[in-house]
Amino acid sequence: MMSIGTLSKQSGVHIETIRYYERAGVLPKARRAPNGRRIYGNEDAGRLAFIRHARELGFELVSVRALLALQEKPELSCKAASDLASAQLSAVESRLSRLTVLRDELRRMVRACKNGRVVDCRVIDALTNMR
Amino acid sequence: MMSIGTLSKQSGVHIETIRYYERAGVLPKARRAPNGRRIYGNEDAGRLAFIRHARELGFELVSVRALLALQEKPELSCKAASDLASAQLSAVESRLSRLTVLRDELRRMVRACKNGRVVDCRVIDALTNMR
DNA sequence: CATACATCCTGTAGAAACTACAGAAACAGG
DNA sequence: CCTGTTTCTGTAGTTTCTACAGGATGTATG
Repeated sequence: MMSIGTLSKQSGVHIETIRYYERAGVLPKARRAPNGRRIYGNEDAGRLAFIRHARELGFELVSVRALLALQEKPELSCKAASDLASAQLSAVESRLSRLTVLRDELRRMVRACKNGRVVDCRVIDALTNMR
Repeated sequence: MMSIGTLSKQSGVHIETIRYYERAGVLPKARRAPNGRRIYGNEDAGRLAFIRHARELGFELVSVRALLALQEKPELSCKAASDLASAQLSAVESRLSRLTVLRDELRRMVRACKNGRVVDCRVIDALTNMR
């Protein structure tokens, strides 16, 4: 059990953002102490961390909601859950392959420089013709 | 040489977004035809595609500018370029490892379902305690 | 226990990155 | 030439935060 300030410090997410996520419906309405202040538990902290990860990985809140639905709807049929997961999976795999290409190009540049060579950057070319 | 409409169709990026990128300084000021309309070449198309990839991979326009600077500043010293690349590289690697974890969890769910088993989703747990 | 300072509340306003539309000018086909 | 499409600039809306403002409540200290 913790205050919004503690959760904010622990997670590195601004207090305002936490309240915004509640308004936006990706965090559940927080329990309130008798004095009206929000109270959070560890599940909330986990959920919040997940939202931040997903956002940093380029998913918008709509997709975050879809991913969270997988977790929170045990009444979903196996097929429905799998369809949802599959859709997110292809988005993830596409990002993975493009990130890998980008990583390789950046690595190549850093390595070449270590060896004292000046090398021109091809990040654009590297990602051309990718989905 | 093509119009903004053609570039938009070819790239799948809205005309308004292309103009916005010019205003924001991630696309250079477009050459103009005598009648005032914008004209684009293939380098512009490549650069635009790169911006879209980077944005979808979770980089903000500030970082996109940093990545593009690598490409477009051959006067940068080897060390400066390598520092820039290194900074972006760690961001990329962090995203890569988290995406991999997320992919594995989604795969696990889809596979379990194929085998007829209902399985609960652990996307949140999977990403807990990751940078 | 009073005063001080931090923390929380709601609500509104601003920033970043788009997206949509309005009104005018230019172009292109029949 | 008339009609419909494209482009122009400019402004306003949307999403996802972020930053106050003004007020209530909590906590620590002399």
